[in-house]
Amino acid sequence: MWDILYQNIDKLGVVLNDDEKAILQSLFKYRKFRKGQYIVQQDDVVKYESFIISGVTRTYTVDEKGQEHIITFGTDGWWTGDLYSFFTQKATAYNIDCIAETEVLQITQPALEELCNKVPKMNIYYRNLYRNSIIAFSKRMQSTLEKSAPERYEEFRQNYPLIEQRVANHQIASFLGITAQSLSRIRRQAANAKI
Amino acid sequence: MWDILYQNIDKLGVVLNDDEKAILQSLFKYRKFRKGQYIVQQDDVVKYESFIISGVTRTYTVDEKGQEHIITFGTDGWWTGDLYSFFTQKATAYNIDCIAETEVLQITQPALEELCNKVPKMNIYYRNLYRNSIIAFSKRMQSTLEKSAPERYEEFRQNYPLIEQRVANHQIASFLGITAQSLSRIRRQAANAKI
DNA sequence: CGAAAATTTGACATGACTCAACTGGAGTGG
DNA sequence: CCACTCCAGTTGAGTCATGTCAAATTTTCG
Repeated sequence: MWDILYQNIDKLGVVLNDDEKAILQSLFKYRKFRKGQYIVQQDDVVKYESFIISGVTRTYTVDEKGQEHIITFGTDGWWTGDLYSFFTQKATAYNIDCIAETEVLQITQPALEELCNKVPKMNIYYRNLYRNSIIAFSKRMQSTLEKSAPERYEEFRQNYPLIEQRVANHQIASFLGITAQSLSRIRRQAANAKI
Repeated sequence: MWDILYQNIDKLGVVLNDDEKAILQSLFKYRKFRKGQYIVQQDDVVKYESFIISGVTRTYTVDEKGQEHIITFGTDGWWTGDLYSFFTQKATAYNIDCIAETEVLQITQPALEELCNKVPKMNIYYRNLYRNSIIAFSKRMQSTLEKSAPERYEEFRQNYPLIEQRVANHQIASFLGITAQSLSRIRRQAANAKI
């Protein structure tokens, strides 16, 4: 259970000894969600950041017309939550729910601060983690600005094959910022082009 | 010259004493760019992250058709650069140039690591800085997904009045992901609506 | 002043949306 | 086991927002 988190920390250049691992483990809480359950609901104050051990999540907003817009997915080895609400303790605009059964390790804001105080190199982990997230957002912004919907769909399939397999097409459409109907037509085009 | 950087560090919850300030100042390099000069050019390896003391920058890509797409602007008290290229030492896909005369404080990757080693609380500064950047990208992603072009334009004006005043309309259009012609029509509509 | 760039405008094309209907599969209860 | 419902996915027709191309106008700046 903890291995996947340690691997993630390790991959970002931070190595923990046993004492440090013990501190870390005392500050996270394991939780399992069934398919459809919410990790975060709109208008709540977000209490935890969640490291996903296994499963699939979606982070989305609901606009005035009731349309859902998926800001990001999450899966094994990723973090999910809302940093804004988590750090400011203000209400969140996001919903996060589970597309499949999902196991997470959760940490509260005070626990995170305690962790970073007691194990200062965790600051480096978070610095690197956030840096990678910025890089990913920046690339995504670039492709929304310069690519057509069919290109963005193809790119999504390349970049997130695991997620593509596990979520419904209308959710992919929502992530790409198009309607389910449009995605269906794009898929037909792509299929025809290959024959 | 250093005050604006210290204010920024302070605002993110990190207070430096004089010794620490001395270390920091020894690791940054001041540089001034004239309007039109490049801070970063496509295909280079990015050597510095730049803290903007004053001025305006744009970070953009150029697609196969020669169209420019502005990923982000920068101005007084913001950072600019490309974290991907800076940390991986691979070629960047971005161009960053100056829309007005711009003064920056630059730091190399080794200097940044040295700074974080010698002044560990700078890790907290960067963690918080990056966190805020993620929050901003996330909000921007949300509005590209759920808002119309006129709404996004209005939001841009609300959120970045200083930038709106200092950059050309076709650059704002590029940032919003629409053409200069479309923005012109949107502005006319908005002006008519107010009369 | 004069050239270059930015902005605006018009006419037309097109990609994506909306609304509505239909298909097909998964799950449910009689 | 079948009929039924529910939901995702697909398809069609019409509409709308935005893009494209081209030209006119205004602004900027050497």
